[in-house]
Amino acid sequence: MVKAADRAKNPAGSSVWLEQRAPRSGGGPAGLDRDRIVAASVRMLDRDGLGGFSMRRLAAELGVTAMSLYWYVDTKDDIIEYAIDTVYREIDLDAVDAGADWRERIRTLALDYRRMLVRHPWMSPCAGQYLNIGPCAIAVGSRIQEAIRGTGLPLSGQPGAMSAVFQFVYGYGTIESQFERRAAEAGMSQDDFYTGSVAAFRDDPQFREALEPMTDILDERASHGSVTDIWERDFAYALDILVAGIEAMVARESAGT
Amino acid sequence: MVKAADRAKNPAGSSVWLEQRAPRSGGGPAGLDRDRIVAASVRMLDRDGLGGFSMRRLAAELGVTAMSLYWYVDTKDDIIEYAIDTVYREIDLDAVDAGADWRERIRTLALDYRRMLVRHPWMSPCAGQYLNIGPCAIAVGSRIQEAIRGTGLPLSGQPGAMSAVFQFVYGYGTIESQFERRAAEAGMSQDDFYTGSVAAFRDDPQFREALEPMTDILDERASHGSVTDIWERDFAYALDILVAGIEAMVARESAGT
DNA sequence: GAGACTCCTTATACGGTGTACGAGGCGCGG
DNA sequence: CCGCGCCTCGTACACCGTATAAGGAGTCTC
Repeated sequence: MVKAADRAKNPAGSSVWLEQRAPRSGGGPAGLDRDRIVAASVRMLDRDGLGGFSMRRLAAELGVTAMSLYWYVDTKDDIIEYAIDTVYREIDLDAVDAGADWRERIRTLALDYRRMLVRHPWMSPCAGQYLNIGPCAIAVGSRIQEAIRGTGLPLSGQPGAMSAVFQFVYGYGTIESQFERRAAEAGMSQDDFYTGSVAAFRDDPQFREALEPMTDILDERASHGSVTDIWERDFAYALDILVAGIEAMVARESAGT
Repeated sequence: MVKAADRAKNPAGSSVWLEQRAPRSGGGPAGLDRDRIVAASVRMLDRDGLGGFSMRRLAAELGVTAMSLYWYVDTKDDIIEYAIDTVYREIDLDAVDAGADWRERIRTLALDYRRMLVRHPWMSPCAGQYLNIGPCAIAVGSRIQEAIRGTGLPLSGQPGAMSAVFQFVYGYGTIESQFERRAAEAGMSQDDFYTGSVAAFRDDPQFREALEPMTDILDERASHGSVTDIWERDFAYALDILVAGIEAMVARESAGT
């Protein structure tokens, strides 16, 4: 095993996935196991959030002391990297492959990716800080790249298109999951939380002015059903924009500009 | 002042910007001041990152003990929320207003927003976790909303368009700033760091397979100058896609679909 | 059966964190 | 001079990640 202190010496590629070691099997009395540890971590992260996730608490949940975990894992960050890669597996790549054309494949991927981020609100803050080069993350990345390749955009445009679509999904999933988390922490439904927040803002003189020019948008949204419906609708519309934009760029390129 | 423990009781809107208190002026011997604290925090966050930012270290830099800070501020999170709003001020809204049409205004806003995220790599991880309803953040938000309104999209589509553009910018700025941070931590130029990473991946049998189908893209990128140029180019292309997409949706709506 | 060796778990300890609490010191109005 | 507000500090608590070393259980060897 590698001491955490030594890991920092290789900052360029500090990641579990580089310098990989064979997992240690769970022959011990506690029946521990890297997979069991990671699975418990995901459960705990989902339940308690990133702030409520500590080595001691995780160990307690597994009926063991904190230091036992270090037999299977070098650092807490490694566990998080494993957890990240685990949840990437939730994206159903077979369903993506079944898509008829690049439009459908991109939509399926985007929706699945977004759902994954919302299911695991700790993901987006973490994902930004690690390399995300585990096998599952890479499999998803390859599929994204293939889908973009299918658009017919020139090579020089494909990275930009990939960013436009999937950085958007990342950002959207981040906002949505944080909203859901806040509502849950307040013990409210998303609808109650939303209408409560809007009302609170409207009453606060400090925010009334800023809110006023968007009254029409707020009204339109309020008349359009539940908050979760609105999340779906806005996301779908954004994807429509992106698909239309890619189509327009493809047309522009083939027009010889 | 409000004890940190009590703050948690209002999880719905836990933010400095709700329940606001007048800033305490710096009449004390240390010449302290909320503004001075926040300015020092931004400096420290830029230099040492989020992980290197602690109350004790911040206090030391101000020539004071940690507990002194709590006279001006309730919690560490409050400082971060103030810091976030401070850097939003770097987005030049006057330059946005000078834009000729919505295309230019959106482009200016997006570029400024991205630059701000890259200048302050701690921003993106933080921004996702707070409400960002400080005065400067709200001013930027209003300007974004105005710009989107200028596209001529129907009300129902404007939130989606706003997400498509600015969640993308957020995601892109996140990735870019993390890359820059990693390169800096490794003590390399971005170019050296990039080519080194690609080479390392190509040599590692575990990644060779995943990298192989994107050889053409990597070659195209390698032939296209420095990494920073590529960041610019991809970002610009993605913005082109978004603008083209919005135009297409406007045309589609006015065609009466 | 005794010893050694490997695998796993543990106890203890270090240096850090955010921050609650209470004791001061300093300047000012009475 | 006294008290009172403002501001700073010392101390302490609970918690964190993890380095280090010791301990226990099983198995293999002689």
